[in-house]
Amino acid sequence: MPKPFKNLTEEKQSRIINAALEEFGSQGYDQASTNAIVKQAGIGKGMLFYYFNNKQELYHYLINYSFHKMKKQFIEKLNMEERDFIKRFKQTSLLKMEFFSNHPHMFNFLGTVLLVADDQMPEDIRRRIKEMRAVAYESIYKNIDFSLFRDDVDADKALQLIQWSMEGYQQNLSARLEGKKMTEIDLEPYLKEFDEYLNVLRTSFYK
Amino acid sequence: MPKPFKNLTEEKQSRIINAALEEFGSQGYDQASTNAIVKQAGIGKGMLFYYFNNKQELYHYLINYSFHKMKKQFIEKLNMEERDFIKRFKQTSLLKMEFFSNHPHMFNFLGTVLLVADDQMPEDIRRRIKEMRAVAYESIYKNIDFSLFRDDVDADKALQLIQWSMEGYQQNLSARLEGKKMTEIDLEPYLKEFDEYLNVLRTSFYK
DNA sequence: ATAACTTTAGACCAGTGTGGTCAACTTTTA
DNA sequence: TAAAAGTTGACCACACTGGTCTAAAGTTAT
Repeated sequence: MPKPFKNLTEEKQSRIINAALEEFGSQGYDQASTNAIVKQAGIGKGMLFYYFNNKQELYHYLINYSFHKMKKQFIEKLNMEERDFIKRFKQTSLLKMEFFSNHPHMFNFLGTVLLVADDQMPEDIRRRIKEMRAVAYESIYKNIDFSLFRDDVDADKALQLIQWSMEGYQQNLSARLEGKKMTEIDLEPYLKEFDEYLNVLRTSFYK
Repeated sequence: MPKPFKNLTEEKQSRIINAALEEFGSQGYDQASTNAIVKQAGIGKGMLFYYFNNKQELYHYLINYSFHKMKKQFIEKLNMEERDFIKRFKQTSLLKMEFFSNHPHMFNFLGTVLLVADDQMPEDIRRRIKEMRAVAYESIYKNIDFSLFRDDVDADKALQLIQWSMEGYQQNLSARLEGKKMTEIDLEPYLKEFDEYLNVLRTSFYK
């Protein structure tokens, strides 16, 4: 919709988008301050409402923009042929990490958007959110080979436990890495650690 | 500190305390509104600042009060003799559930307080928070019998995975029960489900 | 050179909500 | 009955909100 915005240099667009993603992501829609956004983006107050008519329009633009990026740089790269749940999970995790590394603010923003279900949103946005949730769900559960799990436990429960435990690990890792810049981290030891945990899970839950 | 407050009927004290716990717990210190608290508590604005001189004093009172309750109704009931990690975890979970059932707002409030580390707080409060964290840590890890774990996986990792997965389960359960009143829930099927998950973990991670 | 147009900044607006105060009133105590 | 304690909510100065608008600067076309 915003015509003048598209004519900006990429650098300026991205400054504004990133400032807005960060503010909405950390404060939520209501608490997010347009003043904070323009300050962070280094533009005058008037410009934001020149490019986007109001706060809500900016928010919806960010959702559509982020979904577009997520589709192209995350979802389309998923290989749903992998039927081993743990391998699939690892693959998804690495893609998520890559995405976070490239777009940390967007990653966080997307997390908050997919979490809340806001009845105030226009129908098309709500539909896209639901669609994204469905894709995320399928990326985890669809086409999994349950015969890999050991026979003396319920495979559905085992799968859930694996998922929960690795989400816990990822939260734990995020906390440990908090504040550090993604670019100046040597990922290798963390990837090794991640694999070790996955191997424990494989040893324990698989045949 | 607040002399007049202690002379109130228990019912009125608890109305105020619960209103404040709920507001601080859901909004955080800064966003919490004293107007919302007095409205929810059904008292005049003046009274809150008569009992407690300011917002911060009220907040600190709530921390001390909640820690006291937590110590008496949770920590002192822990049986640290149980050396089986899964049994110990189950015991802790049931105590937590009981505590939540009796003081839902306080439970939530305590969660937020123990999570954030605020440098603004006075030394004595900071010390008590650290102390609480240490106790919580020990209640999970101290005196655990690692020989119960299977030999072909790293016991520390297995323990972490169990903890993370069960935290995930508890979050999942919370989400499923959200909105429902604790009193009108038949807990029995959930306890059964909880046990089933614990048994899967036992089968998978123990010898 | 100039007129027409687009882009920019930020002072400004009305509105909302904040933590906290205080004079007036009621209730309890002595 | 008088002093003391308890209680209320209108009120205060302040901070900040999303959004507007004027006036200036930059760009383009003639």
